[in-house]
Amino acid sequence: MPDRKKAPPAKATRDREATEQRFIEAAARVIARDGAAGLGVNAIAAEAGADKKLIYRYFGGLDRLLEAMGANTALWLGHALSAPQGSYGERLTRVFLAYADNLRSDPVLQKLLAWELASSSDTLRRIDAARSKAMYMLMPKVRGDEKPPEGVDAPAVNAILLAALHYMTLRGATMGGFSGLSLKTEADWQRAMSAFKGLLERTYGND
Amino acid sequence: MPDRKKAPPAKATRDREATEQRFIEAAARVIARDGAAGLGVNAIAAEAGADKKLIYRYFGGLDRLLEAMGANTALWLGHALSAPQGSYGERLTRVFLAYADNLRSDPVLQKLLAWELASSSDTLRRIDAARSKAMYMLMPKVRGDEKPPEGVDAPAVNAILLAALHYMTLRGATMGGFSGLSLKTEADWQRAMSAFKGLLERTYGND
DNA sequence: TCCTTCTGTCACCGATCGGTGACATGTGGT
DNA sequence: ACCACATGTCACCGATCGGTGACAGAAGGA
Repeated sequence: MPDRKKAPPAKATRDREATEQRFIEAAARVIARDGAAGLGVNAIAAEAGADKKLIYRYFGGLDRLLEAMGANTALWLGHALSAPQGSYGERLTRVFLAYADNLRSDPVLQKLLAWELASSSDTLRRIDAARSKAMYMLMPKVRGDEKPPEGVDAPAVNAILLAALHYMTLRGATMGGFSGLSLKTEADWQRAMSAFKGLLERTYGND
Repeated sequence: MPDRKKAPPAKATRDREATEQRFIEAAARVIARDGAAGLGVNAIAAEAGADKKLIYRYFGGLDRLLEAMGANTALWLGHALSAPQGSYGERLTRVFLAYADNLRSDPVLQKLLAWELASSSDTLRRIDAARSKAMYMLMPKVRGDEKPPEGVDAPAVNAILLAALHYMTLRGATMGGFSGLSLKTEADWQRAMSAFKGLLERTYGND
């Protein structure tokens, strides 16, 4: 909100790479603030303090700009598994909780997830594919050489818990709760996380 | 060219109640088709085949129209518990699966849920409050006189599973899957539902 | 120096948005 | 008959949308 003046007609950085980066960061800020609604070349250009024409000239359109933005956001975690010790259930619980914290403090990712549930453009598909791939690369590390208990469809169960985490995070951010469960304070989230841990323990062993 | 047109402007039902109902049904159709995006007085009026002016005159605006529409959609299930027999886990599993089927075949409700995750208007809050209330009224019936196992935060666990169901339903409708789990065919959903059942059984007893 | 290319700026277009005033027409009361 | 009112129709407004053409200035090679 502070910066960007332009009284004289000629007075810009004249640096394409820097300008492109400004657009990318501006797009992320707009999404974080307003979500998918109200997302357009006019808003992004105003946020970047540059002219929308450059979006078309440099990126070829809004979609390609968003793709470039999504590519930058392709390394969410990676930290969560710094010490991959403990049993399968312990490792998975740890990475799950770390991911939950990360997601809850990342409004851009939240808006992106919400957008994926409302629309289905090719751009969104590509962004989601990149994220899924990163997730897939992570799984062997958490799995290690251990096998999940028999009779348990681990991919399905993990998808369920991840889906619940996504949904509750988004509901907490917008409605402040879900299904009678409040999701505002830190205590609320600790209660929810405790329930998640219980489900994980009951599924993968209570170690 | 003085004076032109104004010949036959007369041909309507001239029935306020019927027209209001046309608007409500048109709003539901627009939401089912296009979701929250592109939802406006122009689209609804065109879908209803009536003039948008009447939306303001009869409802007082778009928000009130959507509220009226949401009020009509306040009786999702109720059938699911026709035979409330079996243990707590069995009853809950039954109503859960019935709700899943219902949700998966109701595009309006899906778009409404997705909308709630992206925005947070007062109108959405009211609609959600009505739905939550209906859910609350249902719980005593499924709970009966039985108590959930100790050490289990039943409201939290149920919220988690419901959240997962919502999220996976929406992802199945838009992206066709989530977290590597395909959610397109009936077999895909049976696999997911089997995992849900497993979680319910491990939580509430495998009866 | 001149000329070309790239970066940035601005004005403008057509389409569409939400919202409203003016008006024609049907209906019912007296 | 007349009149008051409710219903429906249409044209129009200002704002905003995505998108583009025309132009000014800076950089760099010859």
